[in-house]
Amino acid sequence: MPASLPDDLSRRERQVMDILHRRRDATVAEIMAELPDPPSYSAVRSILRILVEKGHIRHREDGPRYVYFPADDTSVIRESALDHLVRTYFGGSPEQAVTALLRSKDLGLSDTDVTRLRESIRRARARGK
Amino acid sequence: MPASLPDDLSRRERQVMDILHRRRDATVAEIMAELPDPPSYSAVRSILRILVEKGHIRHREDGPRYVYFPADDTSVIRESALDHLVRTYFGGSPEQAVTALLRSKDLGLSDTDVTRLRESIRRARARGK
DNA sequence: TCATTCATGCTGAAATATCCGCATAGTTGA
DNA sequence: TCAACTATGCGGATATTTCAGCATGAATGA
Repeated sequence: MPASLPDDLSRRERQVMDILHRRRDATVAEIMAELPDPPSYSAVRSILRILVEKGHIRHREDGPRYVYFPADDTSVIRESALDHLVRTYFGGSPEQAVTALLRSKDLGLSDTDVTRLRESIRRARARGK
Repeated sequence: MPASLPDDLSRRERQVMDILHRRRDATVAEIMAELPDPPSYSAVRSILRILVEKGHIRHREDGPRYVYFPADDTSVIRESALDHLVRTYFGGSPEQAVTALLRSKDLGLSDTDVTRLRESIRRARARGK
C-alpha cells in the first residue's frame, strides 16, 4: 500500500506527486512548468524515473511522448491524505477539520451558517452513536 | 511566511514537524521514539538544529532539557495545510473535502445524514452568494 | 564530594537526492 | 530525402540530507 507511505517521498518527488494529483496527469514539459524553481528537463525526467521505479506513478504513450499519472486509486489516496491531515493538525477530530473547512473563504458562509451546520453535525452524530 | 513553504522541508524534517504538530511539543527523546525507523539521538538533534535555523521550530528549557515546538501560529498552519489539501486532492473545492470528511469512519454518519448535511451546506452557500 | 548520567554543541563522514549531459530514436515539414 | 526538433534511456557529477561520534557541561544521587 504505497499510499500509506508518504515517508517514501523526497522533496522533489512530493512536489511532482502533488502536481500529478492536481492535474490527474501531465507530460514532462507540463510538470517542469509547474515545478517551483524548475530544474532542467533531464532532472524532471530523473525524478519521474524514480517515481516509476517506486511504483508511485505510471505512464501511457500519447503519440510520441509519455503522459504520467498517479498509480494508486485517487479515492484511496484522498482518504489517506485526509486521515493524515486530521491526525496531524486537528487532534484526530474530523469535526474540527470540517469546521475549519466551513470557515473557508471560498465557501463564503456566515458565522451563523457555520454554527448551525456544526450543530446539525453534532446532532446527526449523537443520533448515530 | 514559512507556513506556506512546505518545499523547504526535507523528508526527515517533515516527519519531525508532523510529530510536533500532533503533540504540540516534544523532547528529543519523545521525537526519536515517534520517528519511523528511528535514527540515533544525535541524528534527531541534527534535524532539530536545522529546523531551528530555518525558523520552523523553537525551544524552551524545561529543567535540564529542551522542549521543542512549532514556531508558527497553529491556526495559520492549519489553514495553510487545509488549503494545500483542498487544492491538491479536491480540485480546489472545499465542499468536496467536507463531504469526504463527513464520510469519515470516526464520525459514523449515515448516508442519509451526509446527504442532508451536504444539502444544508449547498443552501446556506446559495443564500450567502 | 565526586562519579555517573544525561543533556547539548559541534564536526565530519556516509547515504541519498538532485541535477545535467550525451547518445539515440522517432516525428515533422520543407 | 533529410535536417531540425523533441522525445527517451542511461550514466555519473554535484549538492543536500542524514547520521553518528566526540567533547563538554549541568543535574543527580550514593
